[in-house]
Amino acid sequence: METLSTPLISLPRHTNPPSLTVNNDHQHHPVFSLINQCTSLKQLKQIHAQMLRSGLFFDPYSASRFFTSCAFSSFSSLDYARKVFDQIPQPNLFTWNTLIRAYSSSPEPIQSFKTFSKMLYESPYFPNKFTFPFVIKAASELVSFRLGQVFHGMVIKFSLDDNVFILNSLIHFYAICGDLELAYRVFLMIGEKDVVSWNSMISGFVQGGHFDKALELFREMEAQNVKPDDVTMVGVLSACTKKKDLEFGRWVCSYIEKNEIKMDLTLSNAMLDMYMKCGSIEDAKRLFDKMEEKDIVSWTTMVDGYAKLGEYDVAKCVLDAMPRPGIATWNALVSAYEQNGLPKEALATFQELQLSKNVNPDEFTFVSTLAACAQLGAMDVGEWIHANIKKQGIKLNCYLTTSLIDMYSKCGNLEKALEVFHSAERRDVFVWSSMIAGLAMHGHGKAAIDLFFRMKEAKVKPNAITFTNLLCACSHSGLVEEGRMFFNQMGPVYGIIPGVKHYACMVDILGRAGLLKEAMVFIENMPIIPSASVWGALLGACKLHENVELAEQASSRLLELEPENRGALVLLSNIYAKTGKWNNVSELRKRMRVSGLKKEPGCSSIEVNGIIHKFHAADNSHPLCMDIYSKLYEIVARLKLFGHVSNKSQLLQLVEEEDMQEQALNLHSEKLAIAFGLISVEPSQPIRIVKNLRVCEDCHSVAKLISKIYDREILLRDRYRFHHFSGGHCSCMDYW
DNA sequence: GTAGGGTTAG
Repeated sequence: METLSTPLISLPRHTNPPSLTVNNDHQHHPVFSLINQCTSLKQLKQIHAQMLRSGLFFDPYSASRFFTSCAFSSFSSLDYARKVFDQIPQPNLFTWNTLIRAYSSSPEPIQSFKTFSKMLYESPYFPNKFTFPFVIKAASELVSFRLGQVFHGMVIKFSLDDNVFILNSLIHFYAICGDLELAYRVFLMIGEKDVVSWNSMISGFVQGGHFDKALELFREMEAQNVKPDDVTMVGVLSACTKKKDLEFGRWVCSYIEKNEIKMDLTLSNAMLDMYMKCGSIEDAKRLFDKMEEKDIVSWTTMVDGYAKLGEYDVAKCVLDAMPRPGIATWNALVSAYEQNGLPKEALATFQELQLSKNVNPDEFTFVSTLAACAQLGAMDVGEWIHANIKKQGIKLNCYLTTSLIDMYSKCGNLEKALEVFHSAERRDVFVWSSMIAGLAMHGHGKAAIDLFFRMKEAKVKPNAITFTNLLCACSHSGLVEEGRMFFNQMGPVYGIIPGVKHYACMVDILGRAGLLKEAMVFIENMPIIPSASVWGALLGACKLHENVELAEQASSRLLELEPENRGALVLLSNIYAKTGKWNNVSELRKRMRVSGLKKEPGCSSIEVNGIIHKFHAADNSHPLCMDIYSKLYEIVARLKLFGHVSNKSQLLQLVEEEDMQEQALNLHSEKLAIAFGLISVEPSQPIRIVKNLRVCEDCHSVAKLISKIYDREILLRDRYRFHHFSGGHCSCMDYW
């Protein structure tokens, strides 16, 4: 290995002291071709030393050339380049620009600004047309609207606002900051738009979600005879992908072929993604097999496509077959599992990725796995992930904060959720909304409303989701007046047109409070077509208030919209059961049997020491089955002593014999889970259970009694909300 | 000798 004492290169030695005057020979000095051949930092440092020794470094041009190579070589650190820069006696404007440029695409774009102001104060130079694209790029990287505007102002001051390069970077900058109007204004101002101007605006529209505007602009570009290039087509394809418009996507592909647009890797990847997301696996696979060059994006696009379509095995095969799966590849699989309602598989894949040791989980991984924990109510795992995030030194961004709040809320630990919320550095609309949702599901309606007002004070604009959560809070806490008020303010005060979800919430609020007639009138006056969820809310209220006539009406409307809706039939049969109309119950049951409709089986799960135990009704598959059942019998016996009488109206089936009816009730999945919790969870810890359906009345009153008799805290999350049982009471005040 | 726009995972 060469060292400084055995020079890798030999430079002509100056026999005289180095001359500082510019010598034209320097520009063709052989050292420059050597710099380009360097393959390590060590070699660069050797050249550096030689240049210092020979005096060549003190020639501004040569120093500048050397510094540029340092700043952009793949093996040199920017820190080293910076040291080189600081050695240059009087860097010229080109050199300053180079340093600003290097920082703008580094992990620390903020250094661009620092260098920029250093240049203003310490050098005799003013920024020129080359300087601005770099600092504007840094502002885009940091999404710093304020700084970008300052640069825009300077551009005008320096009379550079006719430079298309600078204006194009401003389009990009404003689009990144989400201000498409300003971006478009800059776009319109450009006298001689080039293809990059169009591309910047098109991709700005795509990234801002205005797909049709993007496509419109593409047509206009064509009409003005500007020839689109490969980057244009990436933007246009991306719009097709997001719109899921396979037909147009196909047209774009043939357009690319017809117009002989250069197909580079990025464009091929965009095409792959379009085919996959628009649902044409065949086209994607054909293209993928045909591609000569593939990178990690190509492979990940395939993994993601397969996984999203539920082809998990194929996705995993592709992942296993690819050269070096990255964290994004794993994330594609984990998130597909989580989003398709397979949280256990998501966590298993997460475990596998950790065992593979080649990649480290990142923010994306944690967001998906936390969501999986939230679905399962797996708080031990969730806490472990939270600890991991801290251990890896990952800063909580808004996505992570939102996921943590959601996980803790859905796992029943509202205190921890609030802790995360209060310690968050930044809170966007999703962070606030998730906290409102957390308070809502735990029945703290008033606190949720308070938080909404604090959100307003913090000047964070609520969105449609915020209002869904807020109305949910009103519904769970029986806050009818507040619910009405917020609903009525949505459009006029907040500029959010109520969607069908908001209407459903409102029907729920009115219905639960017993205002069934008002709810019906409300539905009749809806400006949009009532969806199944709206009728479902009314039906649920009818069940609660035992209004058979309206229930029949609601369920028939619901079944018109969704003839296959099991929920409607089940709820209707529950109503009949509750009112003792057993004949109607059996008729409905027959109808369900004939059409192959079955009630979604109830299922409860409980996490003990990080392991999820799942129970179905009358389940006997658990290893501790015997112990669980003997505990259950003990509970039943003790409850009888306390005068508990089973509430048989909850029975869906028509069971003839009294004993059998009681038996069926006692074997509900949540009761099994509670029995298991009593024998396996430390008495100091609450028993946390997640149920997939709404908890039945009998189980609800049993849980209340158990919390008193056994002096245990029970947290039960059902499909709609949380129930905190303690000392014989439930946090829902029996209103759910 | 310097510049601007693009694809994958929430």
